[in-house]
Amino acid sequence: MNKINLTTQRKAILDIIQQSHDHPTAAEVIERLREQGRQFAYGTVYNSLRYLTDMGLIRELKLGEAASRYDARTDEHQHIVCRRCGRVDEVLTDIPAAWLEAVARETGYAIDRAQAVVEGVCAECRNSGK
Amino acid sequence: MNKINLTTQRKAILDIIQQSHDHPTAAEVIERLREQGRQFAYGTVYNSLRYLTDMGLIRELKLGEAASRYDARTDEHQHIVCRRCGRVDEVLTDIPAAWLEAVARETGYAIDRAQAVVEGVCAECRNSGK
DNA sequence: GCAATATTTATACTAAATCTAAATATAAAC
DNA sequence: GTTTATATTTAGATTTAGTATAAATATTGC
Repeated sequence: MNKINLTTQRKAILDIIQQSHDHPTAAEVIERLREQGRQFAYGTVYNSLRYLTDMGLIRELKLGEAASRYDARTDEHQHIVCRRCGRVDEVLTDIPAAWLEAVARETGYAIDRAQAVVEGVCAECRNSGK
Repeated sequence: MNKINLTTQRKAILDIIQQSHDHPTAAEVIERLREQGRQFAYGTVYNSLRYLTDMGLIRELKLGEAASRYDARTDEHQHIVCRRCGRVDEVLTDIPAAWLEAVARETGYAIDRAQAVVEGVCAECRNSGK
């Protein structure tokens, strides 16, 4: 059951996200589709992004910007955003379990997961702009 | 220099946020002002929230919901959101510095700060709904 | 009090995303 | 292999959160 139904549109959108390494927004997905000569209805892109997210094929990132970004990496990991150029990179070092346990003790919550957005300046920006 | 100019409107909005312990959104601030019999222009509330944030009197929280929330606690701390009822609580246990150092090594970024949103189920929801 | 500056107000506008209903496409039943 | 049922796509309207603009009002410095 729960078979994944990858229509032409959904497959094209999934491909874009899997081939991009900069966590594109919905608007950027539409732009890249157009570069490939494809064009789907606005709503179809949003529907597909939600479908792919629900099916666990991609992840929706809410990093505090106006628009959500999408990531082909679906394993638990965090993100770091450059304050200067806005680029978003993966953070694969896990948040310490001991911290989550301390938070559970402090708050009385049963914790499912933690989403961290680290802010800083990327190596490239530091070298160029000073 | 940089004197803080607290107009009637800004003071009223600051008071609301300082008296609320549930991190209200702009819409909720407007609602609570109306309950007090006050009503400011829509844009004034947004301008004031930005002014108060810029002045460091409140903090803007972007927790992945559509709307920003505002917090009278301006010291560095994190937040935890209940998946069931949506309440937002403070997390005062600091993110381990060692993790941030590991992230800096991994990514090559100079890190300014980290914002974490922990998700779980609050004690109240666990006891009631099961 | 009067000019200069800052703030508020009402309104228009923008961006991101969702909703709706009709049109298509796909799958299931016979 | 049509017919029926279900799922998906489409175009366009709608919603939500927030910003921009320009006139009106308030505040400050002389």
